[in-house]
Amino acid sequence: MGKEEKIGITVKKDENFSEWYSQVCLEQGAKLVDIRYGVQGFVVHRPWAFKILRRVYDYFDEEVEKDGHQPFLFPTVIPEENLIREKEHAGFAPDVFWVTEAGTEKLERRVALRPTGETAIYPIYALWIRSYKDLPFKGYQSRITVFRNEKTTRPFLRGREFMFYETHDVFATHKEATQQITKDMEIMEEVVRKKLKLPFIFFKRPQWDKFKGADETYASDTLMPDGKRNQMSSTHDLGQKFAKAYQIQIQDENGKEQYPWQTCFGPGIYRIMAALIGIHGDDTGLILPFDVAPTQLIIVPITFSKDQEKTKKVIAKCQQIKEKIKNFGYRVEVDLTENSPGFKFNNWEMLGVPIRIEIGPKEAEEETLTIARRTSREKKKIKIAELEKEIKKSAEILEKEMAEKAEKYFEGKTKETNSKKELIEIMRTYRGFVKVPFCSISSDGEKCADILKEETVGGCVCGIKLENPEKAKKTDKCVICGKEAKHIVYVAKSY
RNA sequence: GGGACUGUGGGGUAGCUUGGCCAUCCUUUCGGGUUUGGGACCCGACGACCCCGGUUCAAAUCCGGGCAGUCCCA
Repeated sequence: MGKEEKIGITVKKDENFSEWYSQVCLEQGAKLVDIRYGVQGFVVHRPWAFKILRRVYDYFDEEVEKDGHQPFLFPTVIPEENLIREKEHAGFAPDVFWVTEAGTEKLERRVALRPTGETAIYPIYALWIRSYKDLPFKGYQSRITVFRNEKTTRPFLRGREFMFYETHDVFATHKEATQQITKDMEIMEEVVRKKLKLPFIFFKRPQWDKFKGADETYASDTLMPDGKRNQMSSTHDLGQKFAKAYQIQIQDENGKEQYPWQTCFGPGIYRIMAALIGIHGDDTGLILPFDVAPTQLIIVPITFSKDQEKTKKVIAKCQQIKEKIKNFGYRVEVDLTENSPGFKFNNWEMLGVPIRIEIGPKEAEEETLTIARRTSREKKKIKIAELEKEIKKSAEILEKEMAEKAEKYFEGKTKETNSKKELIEIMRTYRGFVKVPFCSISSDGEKCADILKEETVGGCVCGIKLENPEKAKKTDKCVICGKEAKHIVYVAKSY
């Protein structure tokens, strides 16, 4: 029995989330990444993780294209003069990786490995977009981005190279740009909440926490089990700032030169992956939504070497059922390795495969199967005749269970108060959202945010909800300065 | 950005304080036997002291630097 404790994940998710997260990602867990590559902040994405990531990409491609975006691919490198043409990008140039040599020779012009797309894309937009007839213009790309940010790294949460997804839209009016922000939120709802079963709140960020090159930033935040906020996407209302910096101009109906309005939307594929692991997983490992799982159903044969006849029968049956399920259109595998069934059960549970089917001598005789969901692990005997129906049902129940559990978890992580003392007290022991009345999310509120951060040891004002924001009552006073509260804001510690 | 810590076969570790003997144990992998309804067992084999330098008769162990990783706090 003592040995069992050493295999797989050795800590409970609720007791030590950091350690649990590491173990799930690494060798002793689901083998999602390999951190032994040897360059700081750069990790290897292993097949199981990469298959999941690709599926998330596919979902976004589908939704984003449905919304009229065209795919393109801009280069990995950016000329220095383009990068620094916009003030804020010039500001983070120190964190950019530069290519300065080729072979033994110095380059005449150093180029940056792209941190984000704006400075690569917008100079070309200036060439492509000339007339009001070219608008709206909606493009997107997915790319790897490198950036020397944090000194510590954490798979899917912090790193120097990450998978990036960005839309870059240009409109004739600010109103259309605003509508796009709502559209981006809907894309997040469709992909992240509906397909991945991950809860989040879409916020309007305070002025001091926006992307500095933007007029406004909107972001979707979820909470990790340690209570820290995880920003899963952002949409920037760029106003006309970049159009002016990169000379994107159009002629309107009257032949007059105008600056168009821009937005960009970036779902953080990495951050979403982190949420998928952290929020759905349990002490045994990952739990994947049915649609996302690289393998949706795993068939585990249970054989007995004493009886070769029966073994043959069981294996044949497994193959036959696999073909059947494949024809239903699902991704299914049979585990024919030499391991014991118990080992296989644990292994596939670690990987988060949603549905397991067990076939042993009993099933081989009876035209039945044993089926179990990853969520409840309850075993149920079903008739083969009803297999398709049962799979569909199990998948639906599983996804419903996952969604309900995640939403309930998320709701349980929001408290509210209108006193500073209580806020400090709550933040000391608890991590999650705390709703408080707050003076202002315009720049005049920044001082209060700084004080709040200091006194709560790291609490951030995440912003106000974009949809149905809670309205501050006339009598509500800012928790920090005591002046009239214009908003109810959400406060949380952050990754 | 600040602080603490760690680096020993593929993974997880013991040994390091107080330098010295064949570097411990579990697991993985490979070969063989046996077993299989919730991480089976037996026999055998492969496999490691992060890198560079220093101290010393002698370094996994002490010192310096580098590289990499973890945790806590901004």
